[in-house]
Amino acid sequence: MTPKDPPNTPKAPAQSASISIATVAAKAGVSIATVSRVLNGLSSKFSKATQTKVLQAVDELGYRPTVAARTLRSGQSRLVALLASNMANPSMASIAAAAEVALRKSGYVMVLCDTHDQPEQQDEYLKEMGSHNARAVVMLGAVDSPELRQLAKSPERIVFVNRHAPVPIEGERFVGIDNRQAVLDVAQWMHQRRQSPMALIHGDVRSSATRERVDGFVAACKSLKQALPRSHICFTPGVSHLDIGYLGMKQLMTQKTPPLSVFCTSDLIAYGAHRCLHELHPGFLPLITLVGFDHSPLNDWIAPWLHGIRVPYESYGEAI
Amino acid sequence: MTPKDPPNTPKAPAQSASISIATVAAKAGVSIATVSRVLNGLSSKFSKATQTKVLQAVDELGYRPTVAARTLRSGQSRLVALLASNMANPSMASIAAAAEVALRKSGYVMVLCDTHDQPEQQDEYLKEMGSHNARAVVMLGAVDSPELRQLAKSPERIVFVNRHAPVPIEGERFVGIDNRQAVLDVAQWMHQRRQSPMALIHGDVRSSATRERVDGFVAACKSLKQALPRSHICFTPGVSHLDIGYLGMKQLMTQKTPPLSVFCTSDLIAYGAHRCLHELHPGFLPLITLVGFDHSPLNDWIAPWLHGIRVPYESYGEAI
DNA sequence: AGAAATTAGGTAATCGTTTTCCTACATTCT
DNA sequence: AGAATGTAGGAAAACGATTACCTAATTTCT
Repeated sequence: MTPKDPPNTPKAPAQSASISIATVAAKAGVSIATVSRVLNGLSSKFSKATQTKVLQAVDELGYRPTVAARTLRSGQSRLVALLASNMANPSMASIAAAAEVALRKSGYVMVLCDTHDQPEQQDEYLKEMGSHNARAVVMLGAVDSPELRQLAKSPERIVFVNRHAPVPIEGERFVGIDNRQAVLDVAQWMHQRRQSPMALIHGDVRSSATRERVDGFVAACKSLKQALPRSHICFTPGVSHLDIGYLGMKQLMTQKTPPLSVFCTSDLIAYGAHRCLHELHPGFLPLITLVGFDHSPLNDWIAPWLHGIRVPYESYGEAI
Repeated sequence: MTPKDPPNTPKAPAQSASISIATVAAKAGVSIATVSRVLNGLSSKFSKATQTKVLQAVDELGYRPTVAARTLRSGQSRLVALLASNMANPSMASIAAAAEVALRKSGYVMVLCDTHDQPEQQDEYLKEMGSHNARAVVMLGAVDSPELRQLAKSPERIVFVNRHAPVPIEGERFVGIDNRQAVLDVAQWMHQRRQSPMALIHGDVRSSATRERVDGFVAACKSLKQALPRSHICFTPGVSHLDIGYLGMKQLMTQKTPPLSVFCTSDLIAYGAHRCLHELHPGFLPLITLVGFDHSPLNDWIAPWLHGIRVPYESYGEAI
């Protein structure tokens, strides 16, 4: 028995032994080429009858193609990388979740990487994804880096979300909202409520999204003839958004005319500002209107005090 | 020139043309086997001199091995999948982030998948990861499913985090805290503050973590002779944790003796409970102590009212 | 000094697919 | 009827690494 098993009866289960396309071919009584063609839907290359035979063999054996082999041969994988600048930010998490669902629906597998907004990390990941033959890269908050410039030469494989590419790219794929329009709405809303003086706390302007929001807000105030003195525009470099909010608010409260409404360029900044008031000036809490930007679903639950722009992150997935 | 290029001078950059191990071998003047050995550190198989030559060629060419080929041949990839039950939960996100950093440090690549706590999704991902030859799978909140049982046969490739395996697995790898001890602490702390009556809002007990917390808390109350009537234990099936908290709190407030301290088996539940009080019974807000479980870093910023167990998720990464 | 063991590195098989040829056969056109 | 065109499917060459096997040359042992 052992020395010579007949090639026709495939000994049934075989179970844990690796079942390759050859196993399927043998079982269906066709060549491996045919199996491959059926599986890839190369139509008018096989008859209905063989198709049935093959498919039946496939699911009787529980066969699943080996991704590595496919990738090696075809040079294309179904991996899509999502490089996020900061996963601690719930709104990033919610974009990531939406993207994941959408990509999955299109048959892709998403790999999530946190670059912590650092060029080195970003490069590391970009290289890694290169050697994985990633189909595309979604940059959720890109920073400038050598590899990115390199990759920028094939713009159809990068999508920028929220933040534009840090280097000019022709044919850039971008998904995001119209920041200028949004902040104009914010400014008008705040202006109407007549809660002057107004203030602005913003993040690092190297991010295109932040820059658009800041510039847009300042411009809107000017056109509305709404005062927004330089001393009421805060930014603390080098710390997290939460800290930026906290420190910014703290600084604002030392002004002789503390603001009654504050626009923060992100929700996290608004969280920070809120904590500052909560801890240092609880009396002001009900008086000051905080406006954020992003509006993750969690806000309704934990930050009902926060007003803000709702960014339709859920819809990003599709677009990507 | 074109018809016949001399095999020794490799025409310099070659740039975008795919540089394989053969290119490196040619440039270094050795065989591809040697290159492979140097790259994999198969020591005492090559001399210091060749090593230098090879490494130099490698980084002059900017060569990076093709993952697919390596995986195909060796049957092992550096992919580790993290299947999370709900990425909308900030504490899951923070575990994921920690795991990612730790895995990356060990040279692995983490793929993040959201199962939404559904067996079908989980199976889908498990299969996918199987055909990717994933090195291991980290189950962050596993549910029972056919594929999981299948995979359970090689327990060294699964790690369960927070929630134990839904099926008994011998040699189970588990990372998590001692829920019973933690809830005992909670119960004692609440008991000492004498804020009776106490109440409990919990999630689905099919999760082992929840079950341990509920049972532990009830047992602790009993041993402390602290009243915890059945009517003060709430659970609403089939909705999100946020809703569970909201609805649970709403129900508790209809009791003739509303609770003064409430233990919620997760932070999200506590968020929900808080929103309920905020919207429906703002007067009670300062009177009722809410205790949560998880304590994501964001809590300090947006939910300072919340007491709770801090779970050292940052340290999970290492353990995994 | 000759045998044995170690070191350095080359050759070629292999992993599981996809895909390019190529060969029959069946159909349609002139 | 013979030529042209499809249609169905097989054989075998890639893809880019790893690794078992082998061969010289050197070193060590007796």
